[in-house]
Amino acid sequence: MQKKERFRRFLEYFTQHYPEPKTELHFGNPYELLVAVILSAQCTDKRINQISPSLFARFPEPESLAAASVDEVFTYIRSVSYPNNKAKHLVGMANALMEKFGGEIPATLEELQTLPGVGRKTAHVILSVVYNEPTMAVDTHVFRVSHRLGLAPLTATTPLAVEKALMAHIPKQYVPKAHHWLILHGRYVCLARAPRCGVCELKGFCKYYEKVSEPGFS
DNA sequence: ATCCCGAGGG
DNA sequence: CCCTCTGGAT
Repeated sequence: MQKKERFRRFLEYFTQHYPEPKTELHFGNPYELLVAVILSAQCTDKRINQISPSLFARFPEPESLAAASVDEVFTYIRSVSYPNNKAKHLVGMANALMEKFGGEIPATLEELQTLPGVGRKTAHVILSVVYNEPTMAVDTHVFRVSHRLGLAPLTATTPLAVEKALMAHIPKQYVPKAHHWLILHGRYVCLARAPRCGVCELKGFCKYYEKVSEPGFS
C-alpha cells in the first residue's frame, strides 16, 4: 500500500470516530499546561493529573513558582518520575519566564526551548495546543505508532526524523489533531508491550499487524 | 522486567 | 552517540 493511502485512511478513520481530540492533561491556562507537560516526561498523564491540582493551588502563576524553593516544589511532585530534576526545571523555567518573557508563555520554538526543562517535544506541544500551530510533537507514543502503522519509515530512527516524515504527509489543518490521535491510539490500543490488535480498527493497513499475523510469527 | 506525552549533560 | 534522572503501574 502506498504511503499516501495509509495517511488517507488514518486521517479518515479518526476524523470519523474522534473528530475533536484533546490532551488528557488537566490545565486551566498556558502556564499550567507548560508545567504539566514538563512533569509528564516518562510519566503517565493520570499521575500528573493527580498531583497538579495541589501544585497549581500553591503556585498559581509563574511569579510564585519562580519565588519557590526547589525543596518545596519537590514535595508536591515527589510521586512523579525524576522529581529532583523536574523540581529544578520548574523553578528555573518560572524564573526564565519572569526574567526573559515578562511572565508570558513565549510563542516560538526557539524561545520555548530556552526555558529549563523544555525540549523540542514540550515546545511543540505548547505551540500546538496553546497556539494551534501545525507542529508535530513526537513522544514515545507518536514514535512507536507511526512506525507500526507505516506512517514513518524504518530509517526514521530519531524523533526529529519521524516528525519530518509525518509533517510531509499530513495536511496542516490536521496536524494538531493527528498529534492527539497518535497518542490516544498508542495509549489505549497500540500499547507498547501488548498491542491490542484484536480491537484495532486500523489493522487493515497496519504494517506491524501484517507482520505479527504472519503464519510462522513467534 | 518494561513502560509512561523527555531533557540535560558528557 | 551515550548516559543519568528515578516513581508508580503492569
